[in-house]
Amino acid sequence: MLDSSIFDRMIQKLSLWIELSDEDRAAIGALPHTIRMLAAGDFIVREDEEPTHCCLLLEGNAIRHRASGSGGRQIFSIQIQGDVVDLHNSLLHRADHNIQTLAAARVALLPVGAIRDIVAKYPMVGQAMWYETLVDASISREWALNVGRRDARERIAHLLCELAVRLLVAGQANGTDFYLPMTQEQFGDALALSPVHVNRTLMALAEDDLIERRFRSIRILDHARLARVGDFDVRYLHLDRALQTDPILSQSQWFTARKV
Amino acid sequence: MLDSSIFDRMIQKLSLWIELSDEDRAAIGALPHTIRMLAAGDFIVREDEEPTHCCLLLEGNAIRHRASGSGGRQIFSIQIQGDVVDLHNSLLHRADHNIQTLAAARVALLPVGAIRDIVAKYPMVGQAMWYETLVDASISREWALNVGRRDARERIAHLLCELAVRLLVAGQANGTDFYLPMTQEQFGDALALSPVHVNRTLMALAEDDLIERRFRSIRILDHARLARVGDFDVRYLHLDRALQTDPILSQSQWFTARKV
DNA sequence: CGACGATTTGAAATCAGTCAAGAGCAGTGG
DNA sequence: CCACTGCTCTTGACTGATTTCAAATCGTCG
Repeated sequence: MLDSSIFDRMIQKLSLWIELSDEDRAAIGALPHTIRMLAAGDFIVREDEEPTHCCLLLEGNAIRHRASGSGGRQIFSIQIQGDVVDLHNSLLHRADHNIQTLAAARVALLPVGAIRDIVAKYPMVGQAMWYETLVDASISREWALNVGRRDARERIAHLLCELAVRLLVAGQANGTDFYLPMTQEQFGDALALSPVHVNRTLMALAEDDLIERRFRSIRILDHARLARVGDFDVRYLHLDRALQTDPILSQSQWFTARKV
Repeated sequence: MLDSSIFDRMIQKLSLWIELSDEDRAAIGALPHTIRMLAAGDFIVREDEEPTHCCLLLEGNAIRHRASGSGGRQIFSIQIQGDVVDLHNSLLHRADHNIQTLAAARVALLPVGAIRDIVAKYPMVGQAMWYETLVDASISREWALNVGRRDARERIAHLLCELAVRLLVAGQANGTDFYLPMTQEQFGDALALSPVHVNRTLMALAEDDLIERRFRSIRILDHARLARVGDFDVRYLHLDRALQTDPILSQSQWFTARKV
């Protein structure tokens, strides 16, 4: 029964983008896979490798990142439960970035060939996966904008909003409180800020009663104001369909205001 | 005869990623389309619109960009001849960024429905298009790294390398000399630098004999050194297949050194 | 020729980075 | 049960790359 639910989150995630038929769902549920436990910091895929498997994140978090020649590191996205973590790399034959767990994680490894097969036989599944990679690209663009054109305060506020919303959508948080197993240094690598400055800015946000911090847990105190500070506009997450189909979601603080 | 060649560049571009059969090519060639001339600065797609057409850039250049709330603008990519410019937006139903011409351009507009049809009927065409969007996402990630983790000098050098290589691959330049109808302000928006600093840095690169400038034409004087300065590693462009099939390309200065 | 936008140059202001040291909090092993 | 060790987080002082503001020059086009 554990086995039957392994793909539930993946189906749920793909269903955000497109309506999947029972056959589509069954096909996903029947994907060959290997479950594996990973320790914190394990690499799921390394840059320049030819991936043989595509990885579904069942539990835990992962980051996608790449290092610059001068030693800097840029994190491109933070993956959460239910994310199909390296569709990109699998389909491109050669990984152009690293994927690494943040903490202990449980993953399902899907052979790349099986992905190609299901895409060929079940066009809607293929479309959903394509959509998934497109949304991922949209997030990358937003991060480029974040890092390029927002100051430290805006950047951090923006990232916190994104995480809160994505965790909410994934059914793992209530949109207000969440915990992230990331050091401030890793935060800095995602935002292109020094760890020291991340620290100061987080404290400033708390000082301004926008958030509350306890260890690595964050509580958002004022959703609307944090979104304003972070110049956060959910549209880039392309959740339109999710909002139509999920009544709970559409009632969250993030979407009721509708001042977008 | 003009008509028959309209899709040549698109076919050439998609063939970079995957082998297309004659049928696939014929199907692309038979896509319904409207040719349109655009003036400099015209919007091809506006953020938040629902695109009805997908745009193939026949002549001229375009930029994809989005503004932040505080007035800054981030350019996500510079599109060149032959690029299918808004697959993303067309498939996502709602545009999450703007696409705008840099100079006068000639484009072919393809109805979104026709794209969906060809993808459904010709899986290899669909794969090639998917691949195209994946490479595009890879470029977005590289730009995030560029903007986040490289200093002004590195950033500019990196962008110049990317443009030289992409124009070479598109058969529009020799990999050394090229012309770009961009102001330094637009350069700055792509690199998240102020126009003033773009200017100073370009002059410094010329001063160091890495490039030569005349108006908006650039000549690269030392490919290897510029790549080193810009921390430029072509792999993110995923040109492996192109290098195997195109002997001219593989002999260019960018690929012979092979110090990657 | 005149005018407007783009580029160039200079000087001052600033956000964020670096360096360095101390404090807090595990987990380890004696 | 309590040092000890090793991270992360926090804080302060200094530094520096880049921005901003402002003015001059250049180039192109009507």
